[in-house]
Amino acid sequence: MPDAADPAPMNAPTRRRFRREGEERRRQDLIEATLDSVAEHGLQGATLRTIALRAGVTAGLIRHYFPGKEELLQEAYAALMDRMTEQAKAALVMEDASPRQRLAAFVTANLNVPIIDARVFSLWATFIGRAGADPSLARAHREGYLGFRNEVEAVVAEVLAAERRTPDASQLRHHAIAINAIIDGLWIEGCLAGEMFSPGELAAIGIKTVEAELGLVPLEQVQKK
Amino acid sequence: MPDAADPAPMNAPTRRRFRREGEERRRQDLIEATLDSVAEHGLQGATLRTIALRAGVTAGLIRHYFPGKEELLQEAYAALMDRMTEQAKAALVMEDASPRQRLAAFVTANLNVPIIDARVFSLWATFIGRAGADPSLARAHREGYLGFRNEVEAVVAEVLAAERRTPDASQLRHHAIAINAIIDGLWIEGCLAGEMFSPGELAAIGIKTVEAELGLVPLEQVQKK
DNA sequence: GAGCTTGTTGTGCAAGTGTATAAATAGCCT
DNA sequence: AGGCTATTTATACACTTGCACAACAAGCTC
Repeated sequence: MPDAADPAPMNAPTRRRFRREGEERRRQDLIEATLDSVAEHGLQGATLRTIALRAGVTAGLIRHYFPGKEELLQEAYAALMDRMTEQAKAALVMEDASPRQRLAAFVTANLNVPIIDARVFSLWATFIGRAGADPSLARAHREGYLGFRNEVEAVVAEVLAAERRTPDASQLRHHAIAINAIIDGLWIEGCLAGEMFSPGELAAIGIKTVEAELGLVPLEQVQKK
Repeated sequence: MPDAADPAPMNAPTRRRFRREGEERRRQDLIEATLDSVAEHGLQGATLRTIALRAGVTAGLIRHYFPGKEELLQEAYAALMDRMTEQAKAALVMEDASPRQRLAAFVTANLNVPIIDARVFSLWATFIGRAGADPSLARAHREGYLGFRNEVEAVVAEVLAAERRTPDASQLRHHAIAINAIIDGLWIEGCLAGEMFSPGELAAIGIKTVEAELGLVPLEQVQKK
C-alpha cells in the first residue's frame, strides 16, 4: 500500500504534543520525579532523561527550570527534609493534652506511616551518605537535626516540669540526645524491616523506652494508685 | 639540548612498569580502593577508572578479578559489613567480667572510634540506601542486623539473669530491639556530628539509657548501699 | 638463561551522560 | 482571529562510562 494517501510527504516528523504548566507546578513535578528516580535507582540511576520521563516531559526542559542537575538534586533534598521535619513536628501540635501525652503522640507519629516508609528511608540514606563529602548537604542535615532535637528538648522540659522535676541544661540535653537516638534507631529498624514488627509494636517499644529514659513511673502503677 | 642521545628512536611508547601481586592481595586492594572511592565520591563517582587509579593499577585489570562492576561493589559491601559486625562483637568477648560490665563495654565500644567513623557511616548509608531496590543488599543487611540483635539479646539475658529476673521471650525481644535502636541512633549522631559531643559523652549517654531501659538501678545507688 | 604462563597494560568501542541551542507550538493579550 | 512570548521539544556534541580484546612483560620452571 503506497503512502501517497498520507497528507504529509515523507514520514512527517510528528512532534510530541504538550501542555504548558505553571512554573510552580512544573518545578514540583520535576522535584517529585527526581525523588522517585533517586529512591528507585539511586543517585547514579537518576539521570536527567529518567527524571524527565517520569515527570512526563523531555530532558531538555529541566534546564529551563534548573541551572543544572546539581541544583535539581539539592532542591529535591531540601524538599525531602522539609517534608520529613514538618510531618514529625505536626504530631506535637496537640491542644489540651498533657505533656506526657504529647510526647507519647510524638513518638507514635514518628514510628508509624507515613514517617516509617521504605522509600523515604532510601532517599534519606542516599542523600545523607553524601553529607560527609558535600558541605551543603551536611549543613542541611545539621540544621534539620538540631531543629528536631530542640523540639524534643522542649517537650521533655514540659514533661519533667509537670512531674515537679527541674533538670539543668546538661541533663536536658542528654535526655534529648538519648530520645532522639531511640526514635531514630527504631525508625531505621521499622523502615528496613517493617514486616518484622506487628502494627504499633515499634511505637509501644518507643514510648516505653523513652519513658524509662526519663525515669517516669509506668502508667499501670500510676493508675493502680 | 637535542634528544639524539636518547637511545630510543622517536618517543618510544614507554609502557607502564608493574609488579605481579598475589591474587588475594590484589582483590583486597581493589575492594579497599572501591570502598575509598564510594566513601569519597559516592556510588556514582566510583568508576572503574577511579577505583583502579586508587589501587595503583589500570582499569582493565579489574575485569581480571571480577566479572563486572556489580560484583565488585557487592563484594566490597560484604567486606564492609563483615568488618563492622566483627568489630562490634569483638567487644563482647571479655573474660572474667560481670554481664553488666560486658554490656557496658559493648555499648562503649560501639560508640567510640573506630566504629564511630564518618567514612564508615558514609559507606553504610550509601549502600543501605540501595537496599530497598537491591534484594541482595537487603538480605545482607537483614542477616547482619539479626546477628547483631541476637548478640544483644544474649547479653541482656545474662544481665537480667544476674539480677534474678526471668523475662519471657517477648520481653527479651523488646529489650533487644530497643537497645539496638539506642546504639544505632547514638552511632548515627556521633558519626554525623561527632564534634558536637565531648569524648566519651555518647558512650555515657548510651550506657545510662540502656540501663534505664532494662530497669537496672543506677550504680551510684548500689554503691551507696 | 630460554621458554611459557598469565597477570597487567593500553586501546578501542558502543551506549549513555550532562549540557547547549535551534526549532516549534501552546496559550495569553489585544 | 492573529500575533507574541516563553514553554517545550528535538537534535547535536563533547565527554565519560563499563566492557572487550590484543599486545606485552614479570616471574616461575626447567
